[in-house]
Amino acid sequence: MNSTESVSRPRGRPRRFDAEQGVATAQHLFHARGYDAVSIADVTEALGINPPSFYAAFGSKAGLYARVLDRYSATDALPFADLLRPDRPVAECLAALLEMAARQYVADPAATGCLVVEGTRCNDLEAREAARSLQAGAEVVIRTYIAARHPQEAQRVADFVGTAMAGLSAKARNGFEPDRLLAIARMAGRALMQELSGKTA
Amino acid sequence: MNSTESVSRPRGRPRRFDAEQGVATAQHLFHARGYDAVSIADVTEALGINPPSFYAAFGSKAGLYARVLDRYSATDALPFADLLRPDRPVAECLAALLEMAARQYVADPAATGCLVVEGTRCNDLEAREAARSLQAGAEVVIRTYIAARHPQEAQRVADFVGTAMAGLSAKARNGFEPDRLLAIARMAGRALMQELSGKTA
DNA sequence: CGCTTTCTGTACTATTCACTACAAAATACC
DNA sequence: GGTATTTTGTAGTGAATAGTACAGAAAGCG
Repeated sequence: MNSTESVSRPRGRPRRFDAEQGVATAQHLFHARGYDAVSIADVTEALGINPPSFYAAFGSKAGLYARVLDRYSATDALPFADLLRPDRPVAECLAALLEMAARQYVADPAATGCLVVEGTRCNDLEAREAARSLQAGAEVVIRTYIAARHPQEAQRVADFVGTAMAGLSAKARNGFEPDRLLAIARMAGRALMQELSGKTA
Repeated sequence: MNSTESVSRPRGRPRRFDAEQGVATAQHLFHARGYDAVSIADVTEALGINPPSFYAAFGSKAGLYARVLDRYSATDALPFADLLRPDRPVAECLAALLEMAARQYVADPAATGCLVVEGTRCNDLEAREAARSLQAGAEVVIRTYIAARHPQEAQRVADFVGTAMAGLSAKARNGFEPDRLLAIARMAGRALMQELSGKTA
């Protein structure tokens, strides 16, 4: 693939800023303050552009948020595929997922919690639905992974994992320290071990 | 006590509405939509009054919210004192607390989740601090209750309970059905039993 | 060069936000 | 009745919101 080289520039006046970098900057803003608390003026100021340039590039606030969510799932989301391994006990992998979530949710003190989980609770319908759709996809992945070896418990255990992640994200945003959050995640992990013990290795 | 009879009416023009009932109506609004999504105009319209009457009675939006939180803890909050019994196993009582939380968080489909937990994440500093203060008080009650018989595990287990409640509130607001939420709470309750087993009855 | 296309900056729109100035109304006290 | 006191309705305040109209600038294409 061509990494930075564009084959043929478009016709008109060139854009003064890089849209991808704008999405990255916006991601930090949304993650730090939440969707509702970020205004278009905040974004245009951070990008050093004016409103018309913003709307030409992203269409709307929700449109920008959709691109932010895409970027988040591509670069910052939890690596489900790596964590949920078929060659390891299900509970062990889910526990590792929760631990990694706890670590990631406080990795950047200026942008705590999960961008997607927090996005599902914003006050804008379009942005909320976009975040919920992404969250629903992740929960399907988790439930399907569990169901392969624990079909009976899949729904309940997947719900527990999703609720634990939501709770960890909330507590991360409430200012919990990394150690404290990790201890909670480990306790939830032990609950998973107990719940799925003795059925399949 | 005098229930509805006031001994001596104040001097000036009588108020056209009942402030206590206004707080109750506002509580429903805040619980249903969240603090940020409720405007003064929403409240004045719901109470059938005009802005000056509102500000004369409640001072500000955050002032009204403080009174709503007071009313919530007095009438709708979980009955910690009844649930956390000294004559029953700690884990059993905490599990009952989580089950009751799950039930209450979806009891009214138009006002899901916990008013306090959700309030800790709003975008207004004053309202957020008020909700956090109330939440902190509840978590002290829980930790103190655990510490009486399980001092070593008190902090970690209390954090787990608080995180579970935050997660349950989040999932309630995400539209989970009562049965599903209850199953999650029961699983968290089993985790508590496991964590506190064998130390004290 | 001249034309088309795209973006940019200036300056706006209309709406909503929390909150208030002010004078009239409605009561208690004398 | 007269006066003091408090609440009321009308009609605003200034600030912030998301989003735009428009004309000019900057590029590619012929």
